[in-house]
Amino acid sequence: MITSTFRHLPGVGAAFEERLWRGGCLTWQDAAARGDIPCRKHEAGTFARGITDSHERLEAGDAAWFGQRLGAADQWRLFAAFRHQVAYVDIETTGLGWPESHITTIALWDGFQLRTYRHGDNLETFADDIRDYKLLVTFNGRGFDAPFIEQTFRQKLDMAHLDLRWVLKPLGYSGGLKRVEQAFGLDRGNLAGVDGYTAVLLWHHWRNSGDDRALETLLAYNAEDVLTLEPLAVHAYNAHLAGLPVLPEHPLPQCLRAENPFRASAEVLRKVGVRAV
DNA sequence: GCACAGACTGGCAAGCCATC
DNA sequence: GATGGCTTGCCAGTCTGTGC
Repeated sequence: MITSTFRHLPGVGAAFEERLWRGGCLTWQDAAARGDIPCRKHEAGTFARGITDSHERLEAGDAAWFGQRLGAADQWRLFAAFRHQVAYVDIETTGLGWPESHITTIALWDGFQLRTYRHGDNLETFADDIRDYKLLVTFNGRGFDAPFIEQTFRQKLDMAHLDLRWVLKPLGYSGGLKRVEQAFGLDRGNLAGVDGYTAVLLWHHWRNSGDDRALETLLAYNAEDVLTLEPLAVHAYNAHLAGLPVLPEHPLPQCLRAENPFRASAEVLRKVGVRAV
């Protein structure tokens, strides 16, 4: 899809891009081969340079370059091209505000390996690990997770960022992550009814009681969030693709949520006030 | 419960293009 | 050449709704 995208070029909006596609100009290669791109004269040079730059940046694996030039709702276009270098990330914290709150746990899923990070243990290693990825996938991460991470580690997350909240919204999926999951029929098992505030309670319960089941339940919740992001991203990609006036490439195969290696304790959840659903 | 990032909206300017 | 319609980009103000 990325080589059929023109929206990241200066002077190209939705209407112009659609005109290009309908005119048979489906890829950068088509655009480079044709001399009759119907763009404004003063932008013809810019457009041609943009096509050349796009080829070079894609070859260099520079997802950030495309990410900076695409709007939040169009970041899905990067997904297939950079799927092998995706980090699905979610954080839990002790509250909403900075700096009175801090990160308690982070979960990172890359499609193969699930890693978790804990305050007071290995949290700092996240800052190094995340550098290995070119595309960050979150839910509402543009407004919450990314700024929190950047402030905590004093490190800019300069990779492309696919925030599923804004990518799913135009498809009719609004609301929080849990509501979106329900719309997709994804079942959370005994983690249903657990929300971010429960994660705060689980952290404090573990710190105060030393009950390791509380920590594992928190990690189970944190892991569940990131494992869900992958099938949601695949669905969002395919749905956006299907909504295009032309279909420049095949949809991605369906993706199932990977198995969560952590187990939530029903007893601990009862103790922190979560009622079984 | 609330902060805040990002979306949304409307208005405006500028350029292109077809028509007269 | 003048005009009007269309498109894009930019800006500012407002609104939305999610995170924990």
